[in-house]
Amino acid sequence: MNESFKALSDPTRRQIIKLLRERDLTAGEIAEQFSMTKPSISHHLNSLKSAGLVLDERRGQHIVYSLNTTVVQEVVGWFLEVLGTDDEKKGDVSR
Amino acid sequence: MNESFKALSDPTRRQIIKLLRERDLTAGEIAEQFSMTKPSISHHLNSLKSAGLVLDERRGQHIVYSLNTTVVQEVVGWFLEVLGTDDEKKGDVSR
DNA sequence: TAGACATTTAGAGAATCATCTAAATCGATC
DNA sequence: GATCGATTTAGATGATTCTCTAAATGTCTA
Repeated sequence: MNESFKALSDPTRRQIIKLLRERDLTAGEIAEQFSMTKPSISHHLNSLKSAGLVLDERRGQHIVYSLNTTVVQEVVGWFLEVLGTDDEKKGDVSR
Repeated sequence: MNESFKALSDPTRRQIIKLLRERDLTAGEIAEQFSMTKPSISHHLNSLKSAGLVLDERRGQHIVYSLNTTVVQEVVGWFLEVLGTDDEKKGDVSR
C-alpha cells in the first residue's frame, strides 16, 4: 500500500496511469508521450509495476503495459475509509 | 494536486490524517502518537497543511489541527476519473 | 547467425526528503 | 515582565529519488 502511494506521488507516473486508462500501450508508445528519455520512463514503469498498479506482458518485441484496476481500487478504499461513508461515521464501528 | 499526492506518499502523514478523522487534535496530541520528535511531526503537519489536506487554528497556547475533507475529496476525484464510472466509459466523453 | 529494433539495466550526479538537535516564538500565568 | 509550556523555525546529515548516458538483453527477420 505504501508503495502504491509512493508511486502515485510522481506526476509522470500519474499521467502514465491516465494514458493506460484509455488503452493498453507499449513502453515505446508511452515514452513518446513524454519529453524524457526511454530509460527514465522505463524506471517509472518499473515503479508502477512493483507497486502493482500496472501489469506488463511481453508481446514479441514489445512489452505491453496495462492498468491493474484492482490495486487502484485498494487505494481508493483507503480514501473512502478516511472520508467515512453514510454507513459508518467517523471512527464509529459500533453500528 | 501534486502537493496533495506528495503529502500522502509518507506513512506518518497518512497516519496523521487517519487520527484527525477521529477528532481534531493539537500538535502535541498528534506528536504523542508517534515515536518521533516534535519538530519532525511539526514538519509533517506543515507538509499536510501546505497541501491543503489539514487546517490549523491557534487555540490559546495550543494549535488545533483538523482534516480538510474538501481537499481529500478532490484527490478521490482523481481516482474516480482514473477508474471511470458507470456513466462514463474509458475516455469516452461522447455520451 | 547477423543486424535491427524495443526495452531494460547499470552507474552517476543533482535535487529533494525525513529526521535530528538547538534555538526561537507565541501565549498564559504568576 | 519573568518564566513556563507548546509549538515552530533553522541548520545539518544521511537516505532516497529523478534523470541522464552508455551498455546489455531480448526478439524478430533476412
